[in-house]
Amino acid sequence: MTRILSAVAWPYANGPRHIGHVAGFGVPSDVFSRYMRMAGHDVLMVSGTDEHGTPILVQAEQEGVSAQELADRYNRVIVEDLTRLGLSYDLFTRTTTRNHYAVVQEMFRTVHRNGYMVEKTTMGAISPSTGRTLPDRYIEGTCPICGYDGARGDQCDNCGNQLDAHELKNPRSRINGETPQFVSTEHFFLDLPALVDALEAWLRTRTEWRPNVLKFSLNLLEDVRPRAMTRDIDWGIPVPLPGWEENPAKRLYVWFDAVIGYLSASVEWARRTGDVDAWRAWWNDESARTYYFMGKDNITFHSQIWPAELLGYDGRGARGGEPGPFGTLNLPTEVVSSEFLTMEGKQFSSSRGVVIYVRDMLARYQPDALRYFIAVAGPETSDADFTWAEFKRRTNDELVAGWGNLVNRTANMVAKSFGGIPEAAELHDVDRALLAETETAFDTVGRLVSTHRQKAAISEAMRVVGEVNKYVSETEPWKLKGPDGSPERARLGTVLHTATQAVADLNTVLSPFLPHAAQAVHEAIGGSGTVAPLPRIDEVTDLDDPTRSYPVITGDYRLGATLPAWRRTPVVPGTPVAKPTPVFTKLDDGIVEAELDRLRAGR
RNA sequence: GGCGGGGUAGCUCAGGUGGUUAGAGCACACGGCUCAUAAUCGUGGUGUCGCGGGUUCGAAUCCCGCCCCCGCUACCA
Repeated sequence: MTRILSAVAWPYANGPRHIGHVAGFGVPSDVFSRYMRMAGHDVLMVSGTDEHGTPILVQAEQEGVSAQELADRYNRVIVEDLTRLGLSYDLFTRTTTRNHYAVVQEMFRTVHRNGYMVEKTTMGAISPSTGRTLPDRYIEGTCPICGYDGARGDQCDNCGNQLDAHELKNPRSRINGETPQFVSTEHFFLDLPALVDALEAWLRTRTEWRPNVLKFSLNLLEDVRPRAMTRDIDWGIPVPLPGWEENPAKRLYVWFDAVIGYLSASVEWARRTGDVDAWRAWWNDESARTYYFMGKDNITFHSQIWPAELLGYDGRGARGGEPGPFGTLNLPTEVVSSEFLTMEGKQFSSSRGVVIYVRDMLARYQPDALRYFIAVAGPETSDADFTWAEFKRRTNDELVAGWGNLVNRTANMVAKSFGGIPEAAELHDVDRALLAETETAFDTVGRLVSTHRQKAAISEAMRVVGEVNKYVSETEPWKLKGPDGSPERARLGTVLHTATQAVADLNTVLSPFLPHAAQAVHEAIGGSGTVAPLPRIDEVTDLDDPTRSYPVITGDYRLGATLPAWRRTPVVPGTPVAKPTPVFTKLDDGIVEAELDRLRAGR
């Protein structure tokens, strides 16, 4: 038994999330966590909504609501969507809790005390009307090199040169068109150069990462500079230092606090269980393993910024230092990054209407159909394309005709011939070979999931589904029509018993991928109890502010209680089996055109 | 420009550390079966493995150069 922290990227609460987001962090982390629990490990899976930063503030202003109101709205939308997808978080919280504020401020204080947070004065753009930092990306103007008028503050898209925002001619804000003001401003910078040796030493030990992630991360070390961890903004966590804390215009940078969410959510989880130090088993004990799941756009924050914050907190950089009250914190065991999902060949873009939101997808299709597509054809190690034609084909040919139909034909014959699971008489070679194959699937699929090769894992499971279909065709149970006591009748019982056991095995193997279907399949072959627990939404009160409440995702995923072990569970002869109803819904030919029309109409 | 990923059968893609006739699914054709959501099973592929060199007994797999596609390029998240 190993303690496993599944640290799942925090979705940004400025709108509903689309299927590309959940393909990157959602399904992979859930499959991994579900498998690890079944394999007997002690999993803590945490995440939440990321609610600070400029985009939320800007959007809130445009909508005429407060930043907190906007965040409240999308926090709830995201919580509902992720729950309906079946993502089995132990705690999915948010970054605007008092608990998170306290943990973030403690991290800052100790990193600062250890000398890794240095104060510097820089020139920055601010919006004259609001006094807020105007990030480079929000500034556009005329390129001083090529004269292109649509150049952004950090780079000209026309000539490709990198720019400084104050070099632009006729600079203007993309938010409201006003001319930005360039002023000197003081900020705290995370002293990455003082941590780079420790970062590199750590990264050099991370040999099991996906090669592209590791290479990218090592590459980042070649040009490290101090990075500002504060902003001129009034939406965010106050800087916990005298002279700063009271200043409403200075806040911690959203990414400084967002990654700390993994720790603060673990602490919140522990506090809610009643054992306030329970989180330490995953964070202070070096034998624990910590896995971070995200899309590739987040790699830099998880393989550099977050480890640097941890090293600074632990006092393990060039300036030394001592850990604070949280103790010495574990660095990531592995940063598991997905690539990007595209939509009909194009990058997802809410503003251009190239998008399908999780919410809309789940309104029309089964959650496991989406989970299946993401698992089998998602952006695991290279970009992958979602097309409606392929979604329909995968669903109909593989889920419905392959797995669903195997379950259905098996349960049907069992129900019709015996009304329940029959005893097996003497096994033939074909029977033994099949049972050996489905039992082996636990090892092969489990090994692939634990090494983050989920596409290969589910493909292998589906290959074995094909083997079972082949077995049923070859043994032709529908032709075995002898009366009770006859050899044919005994053989029929053996074949159907074997097929049912194979279905039960595969259902267990597939359950991390298809938790909703797993429960239905389990019941179709007469099972009772829970085999694939689903998350629930609890309305909770903020632990440190009784006036405030919010929804969290949590659940009961205890091995042996709601979850079967990752191995064969023998089917029990005599268990009643009724005529089944299909588990998966076959998709109509028309859905492809209908969805493409919706896409063209900008939904 | 820099960095990263990719270019393999009509389509979508597998092919850790080089090695028997380069694979899977889909589509297509023919045949079998009829328990099953017209589901399933079997049979059928002479592919310049982007292009040109090189290393090697041997390369889709390693090295060099080139072409094309995509993403990232950090004080946006």
